[in-house]
Order: sequence, then structure tokens, then C-alpha cells
Amino acid sequence: MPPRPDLSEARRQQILDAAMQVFARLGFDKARMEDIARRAGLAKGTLYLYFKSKEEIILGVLDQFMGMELRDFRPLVDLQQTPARERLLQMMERSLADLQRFEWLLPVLYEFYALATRNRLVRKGIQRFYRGYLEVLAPIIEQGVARGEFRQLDARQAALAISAIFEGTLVLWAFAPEEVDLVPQIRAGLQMLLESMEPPRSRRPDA
Amino acid sequence: MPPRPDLSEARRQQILDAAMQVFARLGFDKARMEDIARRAGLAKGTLYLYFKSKEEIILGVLDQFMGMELRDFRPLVDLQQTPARERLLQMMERSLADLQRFEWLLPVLYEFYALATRNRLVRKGIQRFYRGYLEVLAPIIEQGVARGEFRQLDARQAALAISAIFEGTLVLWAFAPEEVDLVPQIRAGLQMLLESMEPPRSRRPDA
Amino acid sequence: MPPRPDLSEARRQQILDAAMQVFARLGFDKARMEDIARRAGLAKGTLYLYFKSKEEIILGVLDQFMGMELRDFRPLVDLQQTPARERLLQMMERSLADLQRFEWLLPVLYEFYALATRNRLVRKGIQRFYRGYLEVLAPIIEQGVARGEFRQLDARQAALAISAIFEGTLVLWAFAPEEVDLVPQIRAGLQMLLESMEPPRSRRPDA
Amino acid sequence: MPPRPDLSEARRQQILDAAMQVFARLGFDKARMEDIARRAGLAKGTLYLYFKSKEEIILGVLDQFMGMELRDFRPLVDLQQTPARERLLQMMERSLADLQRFEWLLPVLYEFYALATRNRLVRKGIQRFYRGYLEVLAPIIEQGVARGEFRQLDARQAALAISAIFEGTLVLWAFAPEEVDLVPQIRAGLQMLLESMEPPRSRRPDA
DNA sequence: CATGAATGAGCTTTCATTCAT
DNA sequence: TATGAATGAAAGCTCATTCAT
Repeated sequence: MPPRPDLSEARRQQILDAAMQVFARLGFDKARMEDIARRAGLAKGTLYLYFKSKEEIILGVLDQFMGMELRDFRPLVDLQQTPARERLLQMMERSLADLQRFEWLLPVLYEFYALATRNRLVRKGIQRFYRGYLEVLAPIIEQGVARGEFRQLDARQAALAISAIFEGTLVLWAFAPEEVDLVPQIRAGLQMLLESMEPPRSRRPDA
Repeated sequence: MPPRPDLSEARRQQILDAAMQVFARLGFDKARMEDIARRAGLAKGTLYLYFKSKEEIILGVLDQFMGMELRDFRPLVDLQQTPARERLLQMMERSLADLQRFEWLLPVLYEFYALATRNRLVRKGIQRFYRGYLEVLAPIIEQGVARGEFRQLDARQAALAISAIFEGTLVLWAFAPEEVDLVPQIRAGLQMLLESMEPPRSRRPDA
Repeated sequence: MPPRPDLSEARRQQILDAAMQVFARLGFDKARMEDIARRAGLAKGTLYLYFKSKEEIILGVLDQFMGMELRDFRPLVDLQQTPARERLLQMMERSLADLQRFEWLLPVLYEFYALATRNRLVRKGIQRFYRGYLEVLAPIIEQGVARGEFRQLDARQAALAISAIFEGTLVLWAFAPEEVDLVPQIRAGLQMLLESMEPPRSRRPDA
Repeated sequence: MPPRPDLSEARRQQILDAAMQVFARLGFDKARMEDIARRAGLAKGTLYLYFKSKEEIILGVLDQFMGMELRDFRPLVDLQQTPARERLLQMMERSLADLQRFEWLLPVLYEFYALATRNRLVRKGIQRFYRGYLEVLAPIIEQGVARGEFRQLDARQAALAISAIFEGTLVLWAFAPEEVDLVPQIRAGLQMLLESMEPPRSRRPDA
């Protein structure tokens, strides 16, 4: 029967939510603490009860961000009875779904890219994110190779190529949405990669 | 009979060069007009004789930036005697060479990405850049298809996939350079796409 | 039969004690209510149940401060059987003893000096403090004069000189402790003053 | 024919003058950069062209302050043909004259006292100030002793006593001006000390 | 053309004070 | 009584921009 339940985690989240929205609209630099506070329905000073500085809020958003998408991909690695190809497609479809939910956050992603070039912590965050992806993709591909689903190939390189297609298409779409139809384009790109990974048409054994 | 040759274009360029260096190191927002001026060997006030504002310098850099790489890819379209595949590879190799010369500018590219989400002009600039690429890639691919070098495919989609591989690998490498070996990885990615574009192993027609 | 004895005076004291320590370390301005509260083992808000504002705490400390040293000097005035000179020396020794106990509070004294120039209430408090001293010193000196222990002199002026020596030496020592040996120096200064107060060497009545 | 003479030293001085006035009125903490700027007839930002921070202005004022009074006392040490007693009186009279010119700065002195307890640099500044005094007083007294003008005594102790009388009287007057008549009181105090320093009435040697 | 001193709006951050619990 | 989360005024400092020289 706690008289006041600990709201502090909720408050932190409330601030981060507001910050993400403001950052998405204005970018890190143009966003003022005041804006974030107002959006969170709090006073400016209150932010400082939960975050030491603006930079800490940015890093808080980074964490939030990075923990967001790769949530449940890891289990795919263990679904060894499912064909690798199918698992890769599943992963991509789920990512696309996530993506569409968080489309509005894309500008923040690019803020982080810009920041990352100057800030080790941010760079590490982004790395962790990609590594998370690769650590799912590469084993699945390896399994596919081992099982003869794919031809002999460098699993890590293929995993990076898949990530690159995803990431690169996203960028192209982000800046020229009228020229790129995101989902079909990503599907097409992945399709191309998967085709190139197919085992060589087995000469008909016999004849 | 110009007694004084027009220095003003040279000055503009001098300022833009300085600005690019400063922006690469500090980002648009943290870069001060003072920094740019000092780097250009000029006084702060002088910048305003050539650019109305900081934003104009940024846009100036954008122009600079965008006109930089697609210099002479267009002629490739007309080299119809050269196999499409070879031309694509050439284009990629040249882009990689450019890239390595301008590696230090990558942070500025990501600044533009961040800015583009909020600034139409910047977004248009980036679009123009990509479109330039696509307008070379797509026709070459089409020619390849027409000529039977490639299987039937959507040339634009394939061109986008190639751009995406390039762009995406760049991003992965930028933020995790220790995990990605840029040039081999781009080559590998492109190779995969090209393979998927090969025509089906033609059953030897008759005989 | 008060079930709860009046804790409020104790609480006030507890707060003032904490405040003195914090003020001594940080000065009035840099000291935060939070610091005082923590030092007192109370919550920030609680301070406001006992003091209307930070300023009130400062004034509370001033009172505390001023009532501190002149505790029991007044009785000396009435010890007329004791030589004035001896009483002055006693008073000084006791003051020195007090001083050593409260050395850590010296910074607060100088805070008050600084504040006094802008705050009538504080100025009045300091005045009261000095006046208390003078009101003991002057009568004792007067008695000494009357009794022939001292030569004819302006008792008030002499009293002020004694106070000044005390106060001045304290300042010198406070800011250059390695150059001033406080207690011997005060003793020496007082000694000089007392010597100058001696009655003229009675010419030896001839012979 | 310098087109723009270097005003920067003048500006610095202008700012320090303004700062001293504002500090005298409001104290270091209550004084806002804005106040100083306005008083100096400058904009807030301009202060930062000449001083890195508020603290630097305070330290600038300290320097100003410390170099102020002991200007030309040192030569007194070499005026060996003048009686020591007379030189001491001269020094005091000059100090009193200075004091009256700079009376309005007294509050700033007490600000420094308060600050000194927490700031080494300020403490060092004050020490230098006192040391300057003592380094004039002590040699003169020594000369007086050597010449038989004064009795055998510890010159340094006597010098400190004189300083203490000066300093202490100043404090008493500062906080209770209606009770202390500054100049006569300082004169009286010094007189007392000088009397105590007189050589013992020499028994007529021999006879 | 070029300069750089000057400006002041605008920002982050702090902290005395309030008040619902 | 006691708490401490919340507030928002206020302050120090920065920097794009202007303009007299």
C-alpha cells in the first residue's frame, strides 16, 4: 500500500516520448527544453529532475530507439526447422511492419546519424543496433548454407548486404518518397539478394 | 578589360571549402560563423558579403556537394558498345574512388540527411543527387535487358537496388567501420545483385 | 501534560545548526536550501515550516551568531575589586577561547560583513554585537582611569582601539594565517595598547 | 596614424569601473552581467569580449583593487633621514586619504573577504595586499629600533599591530559608522601603539 | 571590399518556493 | 507535521548578424 507509487519511471518515459516527438519535428539542436517540457505537459525545470541535461535526454532517446526494433528477432535463429529463406523473409516483413509504425521517428534516426559522426556514445548505440541485426541474419544464413538452401557464400557478407539493402532503400525512400515505393522496393531488393544466394542449378545428376 | 578579375567566385569557393571542413568536424549547428571565417582566412563579417546567412552557406555547400560525384557518369549511358554489366561495374568503381577522396565529407552528408527531413530545399538537393544516379543506372540496365545481358526485370527497381546497396553499405560502414570492409563489401553486394540479374541459363537452343 | 513537548524550537535550532555549517562552507548565495535540509536531516519543504525564506534563515543565523560570544562578559563590569587591567586581559582570553571553538564559523562572519553593507538588519545585528563588547570594555576602562590604574584617557576611544586590535588581527590572520600567529599576536597588540594606557611613570618623588 | 587605436584596454577598464560600482551596490552574487553592462553603457554580450566570465570580472576587480592603495609607500622605507615615527604617521595619513577617496568601494572589500574564505586566488590577492603593507611597515620600525627611536621590540609584531588597528577600526566604522569617528579613531589607535613603542625613559646615562 | 567590435535574442540550467499528499 | 515533486523566474553565456571604419 504505497501512498505514492514510484512515478519516476513513468515520468522519464513521458519525457522521452515528448522528446522524440519534438526531436522528430525540430531536430536535436532546434528543439528547446521548453518545447519538450510543454509537449510532456510539464514545466521546464521538471525535466531536470529526471535528466541531467539535454544531452542526457538525447542519449535516453537513443537507448529507447535502439531497444525498439530488434526485440524479438533472436528467436528466429533457433527456428531451425523453418527454411532459412523463409525466416529471412519473415524478419524483413516484421521489420517493415515496425518501420511503418515508427515512420514518424525516421527523422530522429537521421539526427542520430549526424550526431554519431561526432559522438562516440551515439556511434556505439548505432553499432549495437546493427550488430543486433547481423547477429540474427548471419547465423540464419549460415544455417541455410549448411543445409544446402544457399550456395557456398560468406554469411557475414551476405548478412551485411541484406542490411544494406534495407538501410539503403530506407534512405532513398526517406529523401525521395515520390520516387521510391518503400515496401515493394525493399522486397524486390531482398528478392534479388536471395536469388543470388541460391545454390547453383544442380546439373541433372544422371543422363 | 576587367582590371580586377572576378575574385568573388573564388571567394565564395574559398568560404564553401572552409565551411565544408568545419561542418564535417562540428556539424551545422555547432559550427560558428567565426570558425568558418577563420578557416577561410577571412573575417567574420566578410562571409556576409558573399552569403546572406549561415543557412545560405549550408545551401551553398549542398550545391557543391551534389554536383560533385555524378560528374561524368552520364556518358556511360551512351557507351552502348560496352556491356552493361561492365559499365555498371565501372560506375561503381569510380564512385568508390570518389568516395575515398571525399570520405572526410561523409559527416556532412549525414548532416544533410538530418536537415533534409525538415528542409524542402535540402530534400530537393538530395533527390536531385539520387535521381542523377538513377538516370544513369536505369538506362544502362534497360540496355542490358534489351540486349539479353540481363533477364527481364524492372530496370528502375534494379537501379534503386544498386543505389540502395551502395548507400546502405556506406551507412553501415560509417557507423561501424571496424565491422565492415567498405570496398569489398560494396563490391560483394553489387556482385550479388548482378548475379540475380543474369539471364536464366539458356538451355542451349536446340542442337 | 504536553504529550508532545515543543519540538519546534529544537527543529529551528537543528536547521540553524545545519545552515551555519553549510553557509560556512559555501557562503550564503551558493548554499542551497536543499543543502541545508540534507545537512539537517530534513526535507527541503520542512525548512519552510520553520522559516519563511532563505533570508529568514540567514537572519536566524545572525541572531544565533551575535548572541554567542558576549555571553558572560557583562559581569566583569561589576567585579570592581579586580584590577581593570586584569579584567581586560581576562575578557580577551575568554574571547580567544571562544574564538578557537568557533573558528570554523569565521567564514560566516565575513558573509555577514559583506551582507551588512546592503542589509540594514544585518548591519544592526553586527552593531549590537560590537556595542555589547564596547559596553563592557568602556566601563572597565573608566573604572581603571578613575582608580588611577590607567592615565587620563578617552575610555570609549581606548575601548574601540582594543576592539579594533582584536578584530583587525582576526582579519589579518584569517586571510594570511601563515603570516600571523593569531593568539600571540592578539596578546601582543593588546599588551601594546595597555602599556600606552599606563599612568605616567610617577617621577620618583625627588630624593 | 592608426585608424583604430586599441581601445581594448580602455574597454576593459570601463567594464571594471562599472563592475566595481555595481558590485559595491549589489554584491557579487546579486549583480547581474546585465547590470554591469548597462552601467558600462555596453551590451551584455560585449562584456564577454573582454572577460571570459563573471568570475574573471571579479578577479579583474580584485587586481584593480589590490594595486590601488600601496602605490607609493615603498619609497618611505628608504627615507632614512626622516624619523621612523614620522614616516609611519605619514603612511597612515596617506592611507586615510586614499581610504576616503575609495570609501564607496568598502563593500567590495568585504565581498572579497567573504569570497576569500572559499577562493584561493582571492585569498592570495588579499595576502599580497597585506604583505605589501607589512613590507613597508616592518623595515621602518626596525630602522626606528636600530636608531633608538623605539624600544627593543618585535618589528613584525608591531607592524601587524598597526595594520590590525587600521583594519579593525575600519571594520568597526564600516558597520557602526555612527559610533566610530573613523579618522580620529585610527589616529588615536596608532598613537597608542606608537606610545607603547617609545623607548623607556632613559635614565640619564651616567652622572 | 574587408574588418571585427558590438549587439541582444535566445538558450540551457539552477534553485527558492509551493503544495498535494 | 513532513515530504519532495513540480514550478518558473532568473541568470550566465553564446553566437548570428550588423555596421562604422
